[in-house]
Amino acid sequence: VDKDAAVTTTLWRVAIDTPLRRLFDYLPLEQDGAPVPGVPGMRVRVPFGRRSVVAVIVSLESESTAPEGRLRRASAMIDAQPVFDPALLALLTWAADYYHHAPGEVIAAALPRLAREGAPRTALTEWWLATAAGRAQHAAGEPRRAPRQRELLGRLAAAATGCAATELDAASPGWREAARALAGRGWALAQQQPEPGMTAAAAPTDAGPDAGLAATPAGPLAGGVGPAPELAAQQQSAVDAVVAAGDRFHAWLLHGITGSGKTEVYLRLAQRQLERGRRVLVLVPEIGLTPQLVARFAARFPTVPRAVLHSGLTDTQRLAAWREVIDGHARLVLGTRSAVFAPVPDLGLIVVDEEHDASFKQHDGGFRYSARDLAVVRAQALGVPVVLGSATPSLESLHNALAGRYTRLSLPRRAAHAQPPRLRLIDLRGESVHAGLSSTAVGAIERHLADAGQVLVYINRRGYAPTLACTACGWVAPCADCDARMTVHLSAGRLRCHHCGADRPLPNQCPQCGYAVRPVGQGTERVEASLAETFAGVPIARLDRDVVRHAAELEAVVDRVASGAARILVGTQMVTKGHDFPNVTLVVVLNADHGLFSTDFRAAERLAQTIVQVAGRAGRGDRPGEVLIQTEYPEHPLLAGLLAEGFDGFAERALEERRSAGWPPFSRLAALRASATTAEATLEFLAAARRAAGHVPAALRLLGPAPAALARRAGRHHAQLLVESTERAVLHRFLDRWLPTVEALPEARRTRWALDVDPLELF
DNA sequence: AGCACGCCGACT
DNA sequence: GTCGGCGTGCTC
Repeated sequence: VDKDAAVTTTLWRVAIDTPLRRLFDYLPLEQDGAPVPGVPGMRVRVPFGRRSVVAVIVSLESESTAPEGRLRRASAMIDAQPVFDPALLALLTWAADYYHHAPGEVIAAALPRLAREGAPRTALTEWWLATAAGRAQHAAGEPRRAPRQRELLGRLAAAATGCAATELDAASPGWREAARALAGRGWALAQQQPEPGMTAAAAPTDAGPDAGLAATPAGPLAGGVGPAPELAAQQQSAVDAVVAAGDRFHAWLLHGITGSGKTEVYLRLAQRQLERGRRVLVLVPEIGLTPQLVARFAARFPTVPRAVLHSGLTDTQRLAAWREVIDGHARLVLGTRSAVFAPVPDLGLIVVDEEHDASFKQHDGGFRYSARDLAVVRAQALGVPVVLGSATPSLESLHNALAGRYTRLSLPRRAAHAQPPRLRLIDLRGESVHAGLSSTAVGAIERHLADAGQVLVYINRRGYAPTLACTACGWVAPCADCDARMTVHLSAGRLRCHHCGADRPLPNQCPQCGYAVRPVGQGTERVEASLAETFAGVPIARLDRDVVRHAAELEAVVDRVASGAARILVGTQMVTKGHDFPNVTLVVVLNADHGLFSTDFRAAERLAQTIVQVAGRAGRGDRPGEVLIQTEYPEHPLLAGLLAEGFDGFAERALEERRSAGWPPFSRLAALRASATTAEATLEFLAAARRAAGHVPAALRLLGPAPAALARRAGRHHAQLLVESTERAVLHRFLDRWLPTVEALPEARRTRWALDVDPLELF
């Protein structure tokens, strides 16, 4: 019996999945006239307006701020023990605060949809039982004329506790039909019960979330570990540094060039925690959760139960994976963005791989968070190390390392005898160019093919050509719903908008003047076609979202290249993410210039990261790689710096620029993003929001409102108002005061809007 | 977000 | 005569 928990605390403060930026108080559920002891982190059912909804207890309170007499009573318990431990609950409240988002939606984001709707924390099994009437009928030999029902009823009547559906599946395939008939007669019924094996762990009498399952033995992993390579000196010292710092919070920035063996460092650190009986969480970018990475952990820890969480799971699979995590069965949890909220008990280490990757930032929908940043906050709250790894760290993380908040660990050399690739710029102004390929590039491709190498051609644009233009009047095919041109997809015979998905047939003459139309510019499809012409007989593979829609197709293309069946690979960003092509000796970057003159201050950083990541695909085997970057601005300081001093040199200059311009990480940003069906409505809302700010503190600036670079998308007009401050605290105090007034604006009703704290893309 | 309540147009 | 448009208000 709980001695004093319920004595002074008479109210439950709960989070409800609604956009309202507040929590709600309820009277606790009563059972036999006594209040049920609620624990923060438990899900309960409460009446909310006219509905009944699932809520999560956030805290226990002795008095409410709610108006007198408005309190209602919770209607049911869902959990016998919390689904969030205090540390995870604290992380979620911190996130709601930091991202200025409705706490209910933040907590909802940490639960799989089915758990949000009340699915039990432990899997239930379907059991069939004979009713008393059924037993009597069975004894009387009924049902005489239905042999299948008779047989099933006999089986159910014979089993004192009934039969699991899975048992029946195995015994007699067609049993469900008979079962339905028996249920209709009232002779049998189905029940949902916890799985027998789970009951012990899920029993509400447990002392804590870990009781009954925590006995994961310390010491060498049962069943041993898979084969591990010798560590290079640089890897060993990285591992040693983390180990020496002990099992407390420390943030490490593992800056390892491509091929330097970052994953091996993760594996060693993970092994150490697993051997201590603790669990490990590994976060990877959306597209980076390749079967290869999972396979690598599986090969090293063959007997360690894993859970994998990513966006490709069905709701049922996601719930099952979440259960594996929360009941402590999974000791190694690998997942994408939202896995930062995975309820891993007794967590000993967090790894964020490719920490610079933009997919860690949720940038649409309601709750916009950075999983990488939250991983650091979570590690700090838990007092465990966090390792952020990348070949091209974000300037934010580099800055944190320079400021001493993170400790940088470098892996500057490639493993084994692989040489770093040589980078060279091709000045497009002095070249003859066919279909986007300079003659120098073509010559280099020829040379590498003749030398039995493979070639990777990177172009950040899918489709055949980005524009369809009239040869006579200058008309270009526009998208009806976006401020964008439609992309030519020649083999499909379609024009497609890459922003809204509009799709229509490819016209063969200009709708305006009737003359011939012509694709202008290059995409992967056209480059592939042109290479096929130039290098007749050489097998070519293409890698972009048009060719690869599923993981299996990706594997197929990767296999064709890895096996050498394809000699040239043409692809978009997709080629930069973690695939190993050891025989690629030449990489050609077709259009490096997009990032050089963008209005977005982060464009240069992204370009440098892409170039370095693509370049990293070259020469990973024992042959040196060559990287050619085509540009019209070979003297541009960013490109020149990148070539002369590598990514470190680039980063140093870029940070210096950010400092003098006052951009992040030397200031803090929040973007108020809005969209509506007309440009006026969008801008009016933002203008009203700006007025509502009144006089702003000296350390803070409001910039805008300004239409987005691609203002109209899918028929909606987008714009933003930027809030900038050199002081994080000033920014957040302002947002705390400002947002409620923005919310109350009449214009806010007619506009779709969201606040994006630490935005990555500025349109 | 949902889900009500509340006043003004085209239809079973 | 009603069904229904979305403006406004509220959710402990």
